[in-house]
Amino acid sequence: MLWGYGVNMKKLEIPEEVKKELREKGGWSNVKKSLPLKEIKEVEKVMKVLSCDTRLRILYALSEQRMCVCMLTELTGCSYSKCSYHLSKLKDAGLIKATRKGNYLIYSLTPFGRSIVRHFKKYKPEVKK
Amino acid sequence: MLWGYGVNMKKLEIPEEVKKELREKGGWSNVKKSLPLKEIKEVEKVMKVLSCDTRLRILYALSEQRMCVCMLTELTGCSYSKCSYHLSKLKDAGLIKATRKGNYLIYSLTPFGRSIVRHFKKYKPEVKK
DNA sequence: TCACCATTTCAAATTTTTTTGAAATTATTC
DNA sequence: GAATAATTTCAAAAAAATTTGAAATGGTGA
Repeated sequence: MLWGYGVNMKKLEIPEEVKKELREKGGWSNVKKSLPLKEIKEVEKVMKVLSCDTRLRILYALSEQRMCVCMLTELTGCSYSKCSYHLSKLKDAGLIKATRKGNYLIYSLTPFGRSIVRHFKKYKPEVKK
Repeated sequence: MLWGYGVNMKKLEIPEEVKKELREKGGWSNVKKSLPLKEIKEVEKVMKVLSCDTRLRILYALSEQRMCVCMLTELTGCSYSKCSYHLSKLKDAGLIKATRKGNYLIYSLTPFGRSIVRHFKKYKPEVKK
């Protein structure tokens, strides 16, 4: 067996072209080891926060200008508590920050948040079916 | 009232600095209208697919080399059906594609998938708490 | 054609995320 | 220092995503 024993595996005869590529890459255990698991976890965290319509709308809006929560509730059609929930997610991920001005909390993008929106606007990924 | 009536709103007196910025941006309705809702929806779809550890591991793995499903089950520790579920999400988003080789389906990245992984590897976003 | 293998599909069970509304916080004004 | 405004927090309810295992599909070779 080429690469150890998998949970669900019987005998394997992987296509020659794939095996060849595998040899060139230094073998299965090498390929397996080179997965950057820690980096992947970090990426996952950020992607989770970005995978929500409401949060993206907030992010795009804040890329235009600073806003207090009442503006964001009006913009997104969300209740305060809902808005607040999403804001906390964005904040935890380091994408936005808030400063207090009297009774108002004014939210704005962090440099990290700004760089993300810039990417989106630049690349506009297209999804096909 | 500056900008219409929100669901939860009483009287508002937004901080002067924010109002000033708002005027410079052409007023509230202008800022509101300029949110690219369609683009945001597209971004959301892709982010949703990318916001999962298993799928990211598959994506990173495929950026190293083509793999059949049995390899991916071994790599991720997932059952076939679980793997298949995640593969279909990645495929629907246009990030990976499959070609059949006898009994085997060999998955690989699309150009779009490749460009995404390239970005991740380049920017390695950091999350702070 | 039959048995077998790699993989997908389906529906039910489980887990995770989001929504809701009421109550708590914090600052402000009188 | 009470009343009020903007916002957050909390716990329960609802919705969405994932996991599971059994059954289906489609290719292969005898």
